[in-house]
Amino acid sequence: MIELSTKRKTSRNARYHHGDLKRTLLSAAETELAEKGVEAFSLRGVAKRAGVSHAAPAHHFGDACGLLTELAANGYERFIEAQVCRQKSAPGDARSQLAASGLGYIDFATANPALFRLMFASERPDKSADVLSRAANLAFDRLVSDIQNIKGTDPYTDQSAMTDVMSAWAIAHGLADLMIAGRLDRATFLRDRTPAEQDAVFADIIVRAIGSQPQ
Amino acid sequence: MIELSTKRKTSRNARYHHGDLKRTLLSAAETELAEKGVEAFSLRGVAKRAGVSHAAPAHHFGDACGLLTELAANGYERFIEAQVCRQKSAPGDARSQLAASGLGYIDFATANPALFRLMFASERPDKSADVLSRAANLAFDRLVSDIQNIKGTDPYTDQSAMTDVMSAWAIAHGLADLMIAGRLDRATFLRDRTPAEQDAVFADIIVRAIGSQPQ
DNA sequence: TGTACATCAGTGAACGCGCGTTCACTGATGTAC
DNA sequence: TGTACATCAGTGAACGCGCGTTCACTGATGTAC
Repeated sequence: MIELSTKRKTSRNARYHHGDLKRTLLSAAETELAEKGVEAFSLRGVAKRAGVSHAAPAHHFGDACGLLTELAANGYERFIEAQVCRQKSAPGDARSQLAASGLGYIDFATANPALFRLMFASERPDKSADVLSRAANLAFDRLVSDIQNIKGTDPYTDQSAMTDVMSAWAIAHGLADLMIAGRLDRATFLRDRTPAEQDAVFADIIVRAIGSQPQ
Repeated sequence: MIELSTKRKTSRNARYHHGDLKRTLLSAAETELAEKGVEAFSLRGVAKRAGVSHAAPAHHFGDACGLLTELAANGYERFIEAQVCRQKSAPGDARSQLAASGLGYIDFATANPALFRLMFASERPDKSADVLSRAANLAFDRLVSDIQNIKGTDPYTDQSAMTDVMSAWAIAHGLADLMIAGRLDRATFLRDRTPAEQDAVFADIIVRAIGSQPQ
């Protein structure tokens, strides 16, 4: 009875027709993913977590691939947000901005390891889906633009600048992936440092990955 | 009948007692892994592929975790071999040797993407198992030694050198992981280049990730 | 304002599937004597 | 050389489980009149 009245108070939609089930399912799916990992992710688990019949997700997403695709696309938005967030509180020069972007990349991965792996290493989402490929391209374009601001040339026409794009991407990605694999902190004394010191090490590594030619 | 006599000819052990089933299972498991991916890997699939009862693998590995752990450990051996192979045909100076090691890292990943992911990104193998952690540490020690040859100091006592270790590892790992995710070739014109040109780009990126101080 | 009806979100029972695990077994091998 | 026996690798039937999918259904909503 208490539960019922609470439901009524907190949400007029908590009835037979949920009203906001799609968003609820996405949120439940993210928790499911974080707790079980991509390998053990299941639609039934998501439905259970959302407190809904196991057949309900099909109405909104068709199958697990559809759900995971939207989840990954949504992940890219927050992936970019994490980078923007770091950039806002960093110095305005082009190199500091690139380093900040890389730190945001690592922030996102360590905060959402399973989601990060879903976005970059899983076969389950449909990478050719518009929502997903568009979101992923947006993130890539930001990197290209960061490099252009450092080099002063367009990576799409300057091969040397595109090499810098690859280098910056690979270094941020490598640090992020090794971090969530638990490899860096154990072997490299990284865990003996404060978060600020860690950031400084990462920023140093990121910046040096870019050729040292002045703008 | 033909099959039977063939069996007799090709292997005296192809009888009730297989004789070499453990090795056969490992080989079948690798194929299974490569074709199905870590997510869909199953013991029954391996047994079927090896032409053996589905309960047989338990005799040798206990469960899927045991099999995958040995598979990963075996993977590290070949991972190191791929790096040694590149180093043998590279110039002897310390920087070229490091670059060669990185190229071997990428070679292995692109040749065995699922196995690489099993080794670096899966929760299924038992990372605390002796065979596995020892094999992984061996690979790490090789990298540490490569850096020591460049810097002239021991990374375990010189923080700046350990930063180089992290940097070199991250760049090779990032390139490798992005390659097998199919990200680099599409976006960065890498596929327009010959394999030798790709190697040159990668080697350039790897070497520049190391601080430029002379030995 | 009220009634009828189409639409659609969500239900829950049922299905078949592949999985890991168990267990009594069978057949080959090696060793003792 | 031959026999008896312990050991162990591999079998195959059986089990319970969670999964995705299907489908007839129910209950709420919105709209036409």
